[in-house]
Formats: sequence, structure tokens, C-alpha cells
Amino acid sequence: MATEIPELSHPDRSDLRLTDVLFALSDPERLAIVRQLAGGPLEMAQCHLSDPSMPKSTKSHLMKVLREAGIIRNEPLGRGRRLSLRRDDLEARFPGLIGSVLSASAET
Amino acid sequence: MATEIPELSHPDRSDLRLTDVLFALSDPERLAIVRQLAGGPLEMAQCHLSDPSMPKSTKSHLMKVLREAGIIRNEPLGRGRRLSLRRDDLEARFPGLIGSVLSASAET
DNA sequence: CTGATTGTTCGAATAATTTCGAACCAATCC
DNA sequence: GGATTGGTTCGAAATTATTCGAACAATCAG
Repeated sequence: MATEIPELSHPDRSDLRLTDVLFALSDPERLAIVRQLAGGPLEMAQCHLSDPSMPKSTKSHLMKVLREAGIIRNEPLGRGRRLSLRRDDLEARFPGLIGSVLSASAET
Repeated sequence: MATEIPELSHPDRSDLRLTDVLFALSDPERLAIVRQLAGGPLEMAQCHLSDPSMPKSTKSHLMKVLREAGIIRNEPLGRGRRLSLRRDDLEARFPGLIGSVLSASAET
């Protein structure tokens, strides 16, 4: 049973690239996801998008961009997925950045 | 004399959109430009890119994206252009953001 | 006025992203 | 086992961004 579960890959904290992070955050839908996760981890099924009729493959792709930029963690949980913001990694690598983005996105 | 010089258009401070700003900053070349301008206004001809052989139309386009996002100001000066970072507008609209981006981009 | 310097704009080619259905996989429930 | 739920991956189509030459405009030097 030592079969390894193929986890999704996440970049190391030291490999986070500022431009990739900024790019991932530059999409309104992705930014909205990050804002939800700022409130704490969420199961993917409970993470709602602005358009509820969006295909799941599109939603999955949004998560992939965020994950590959190192912004969120996406790990299996039961039959679903648990999403969380990699806040400490972001803070360590780019101090103040995620906080200012979140508070800037809060207005309006 | 009363002929209006067609200035390039710049968005008002209140019209700055976070996602547009993040997108404009998500390109390494554009981010490098912003870093140079953080040191103070510069004439465009003195603003050097990583690739010195880049065509001027491409350079002009990079400036356009930054200008339309509201990150830089681009005004005529003599026969050239004066570029400046709209730091106070950015700071007023998105407190802390440009500072954290600049300091994050300083490392490496 | 002529010519050289600086940049913008346009249009077309190329490259990168996004979108979405279909196929697939793993865990759960009966 | 078989059906259901929740999500990833693949591939193709559509959209959006980038690149760059050519044409144009304005300023300055002589």
C-alpha cells in the first residue's frame, strides 16, 4: 500500500516570483478567491465564484494559476479539496504585499 | 495658438483599478521601469531597458500599459517625454501597495 | 527650410491566456 | 460492485497581449 498519492505540486517559499504573484492576483475572479481564503481555509466546493454557473474545469484552472504562483495551497481532503492562503510564505517573501492587496481590494 | 496639444490621457486617481495596476506590474520589464522611476522622474530616453536593442514602439507600448493603469505619468518635455511614478495617487488609492512591491522587487 | 532626434500610433503577425467539454480518477455511499 | 460527488487534466477554440516595422508628428540645430 505504499502507493504514493500524486499530490499537486506547490512551489517552495524561496521560489515564489513576484511577477507571477502579481499576475495571478491581477484577475478579478482570482482576487475574489484569495479574498475568501483570507478568512481561513475553505473546501473547494464551499468556495463560491461570482458566476455560479462557471464550469468546474474553469474553476480548477483558476485555482491552478493561484497554486502555481504560490498563493494558495490545494490539498486533498476527503473526497474534495482543501484550499488555503499561503499567507506566511507570502509575508516572508514579500512583506506587506498580500496585506495591502487585500485591504485595497476590500474597498468599493 | 489656442490649438490644444493632444496630451496622452491619464486615468483619474479615483478611477485606478487594483487589478489593472497588478497586471501592469506583473511584467518584469514594466516592473523594472517602475523601479527606475521610483528614484525620481526620468526622461524617457534616459530610462533604459534590460534589452537595449528593443524597438522604440515596444518601449512605447510598455509605457502605455503603465500609463493606462495609472502607474506612471507621461508628459511632453522638450522634444522628448518626462516619465514619473504616480506615487501619491497610488498610495492614496492603495495604501502600502507600491511600497511593498518596490521593496519586494529590490531583493534578489 | 532641411535634417536629425524622440516618441506615438497603426496594423499585422505571433504568442500567451482563458474557456469549456470530454475523459478520467479517487473517495464515499448504498 | 455500482452510482454519485468533487475535482484534475487534456485538447481545441476563442480571446487577449505582445512584438515590431512603417508611417507620422513635434521639437531642436544649423
